Amino acid sequence: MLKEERQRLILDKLNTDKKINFVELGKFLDVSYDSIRRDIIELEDKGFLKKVHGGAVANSYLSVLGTKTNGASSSEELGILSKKAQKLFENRQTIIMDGGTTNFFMAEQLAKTLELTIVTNSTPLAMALNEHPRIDVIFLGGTYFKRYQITLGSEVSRQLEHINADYYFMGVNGVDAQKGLSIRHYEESLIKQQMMQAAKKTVCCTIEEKLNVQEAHRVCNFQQLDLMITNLKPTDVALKDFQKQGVEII
Amino acid sequence: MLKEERQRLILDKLNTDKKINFVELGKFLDVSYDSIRRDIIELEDKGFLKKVHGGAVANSYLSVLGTKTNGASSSEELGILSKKAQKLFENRQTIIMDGGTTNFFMAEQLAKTLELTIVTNSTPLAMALNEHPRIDVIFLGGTYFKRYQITLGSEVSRQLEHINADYYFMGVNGVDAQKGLSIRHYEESLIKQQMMQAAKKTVCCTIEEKLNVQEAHRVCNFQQLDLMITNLKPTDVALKDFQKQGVEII
DNA sequence: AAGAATACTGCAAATGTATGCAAAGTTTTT
DNA sequence: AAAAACTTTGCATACATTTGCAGTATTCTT
Repeated sequence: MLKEERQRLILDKLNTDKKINFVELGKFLDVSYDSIRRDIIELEDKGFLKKVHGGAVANSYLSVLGTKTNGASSSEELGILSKKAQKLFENRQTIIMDGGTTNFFMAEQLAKTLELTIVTNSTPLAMALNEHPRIDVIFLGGTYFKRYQITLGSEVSRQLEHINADYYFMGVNGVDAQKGLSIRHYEESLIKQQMMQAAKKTVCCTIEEKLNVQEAHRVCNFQQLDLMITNLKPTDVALKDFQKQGVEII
Repeated sequence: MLKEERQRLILDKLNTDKKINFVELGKFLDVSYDSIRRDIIELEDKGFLKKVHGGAVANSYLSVLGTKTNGASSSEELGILSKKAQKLFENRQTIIMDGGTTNFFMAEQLAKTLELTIVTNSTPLAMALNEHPRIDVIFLGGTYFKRYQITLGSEVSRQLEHINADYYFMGVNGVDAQKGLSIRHYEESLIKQQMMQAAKKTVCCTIEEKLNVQEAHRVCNFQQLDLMITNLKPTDVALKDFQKQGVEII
């Protein structure tokens, strides 16, 4: 096995597991503990990860290569969700969409004939719209965060001040009826709050795995949403708590 | 077996396996280890792959843009050009790079250990830098032009006002000793002019096909360049007219 | 503080690399 | 068609990198 190949595998594994253990990894890749350790040191020098006692953890700048969907089941859920969302779009609308797999998937599924303006801070999303000739894209510039492949920071914020959109499609890590919509990255939560301000209505598209999940930074309360779209039927028992809040759910 | 034929087989194998081991391959193709190794060196110089200890791994450039590239010859030229350009980069520099295959290729080839800030308006370029943990990316937001996968317009312009870069690597469609550097898209030519203002030195990387080509919109005169990098030897007769202009050419 | 787990160091074996050289093969020139 | 010039190839050599191991030091856990 080539050293480079092994290091690639280490990074991949780190990407999915967020942390790795030398001994385990050595057995898994069938090389000595020392080789793994030396690889880790090398990768740390290059800045790909952080070495800790007993292993290594993902560096916040670590690239996310698996932008694609995370497995068949989740892709099916996205399909259902996306189909529901498509009904909202009408010609001449201006839509804010941020990063995340859900939004990316929805953008890809948009009808080729739709005439929209989409405002985004996500590079994969912008590129997904290359195939949609009638959709204008406004890209919000700023500091680029490789991990999420989005821009953030005051420059994004400043540009948002001049935007008046019809909808904001918010991607989140967790949706909880009591704890609200939340996300892992602090800066991102701030931008999301501003995106809400910049749109008449905020829509949250989320697959069932994210329901009742709470992450570190709250973007807003659940009631502040105008609409939630999930892959479940609106009457599904899993949505009971959410239905009580008076937010439209489809 | 012809060398060409063998190199084609090597590339094919690399395409499917993503990696190559010299010993295995030597047995497989029934040629000496050394021939394989020399082939790999040659292919690396042309930018087709990356040589590592004991073998070679796929160059991400080919896997990403693989089908889009304009033929093998052009990739070879880019490899030579890119190698020359790499000498300019030093830690802590701020570099403006706009769109185009040349810049994209160069960005991918940057050393993983380089500590740079790269300012760009090209989405593929920003994403190419995901793999460079020490490179900060500032993305210039604005109106997104799908055709070139870059942003343009007044918003980009406004953000550029606050940038002071060390180098600007300009991508162009045509370079002519008399008619200057030119490009097809009007708006883009304006942004390029501003990018020149925002950097101490402007560098133009161009393959020979673009020499003596004139496009609709002139960005600047040839003399305004600080450095031109081509795939040719500086002494090449095709560069005669350019050499007279007093611009450094490597 | 003791014991366990993990990390570091230096070393030797295995493997890989660079280079020069001569033979074989190709192309160009005469 | 022969000779000359150039390229490619395989091999031998010396040098460099990678790897696993053993011994020792350090850090973590209880």
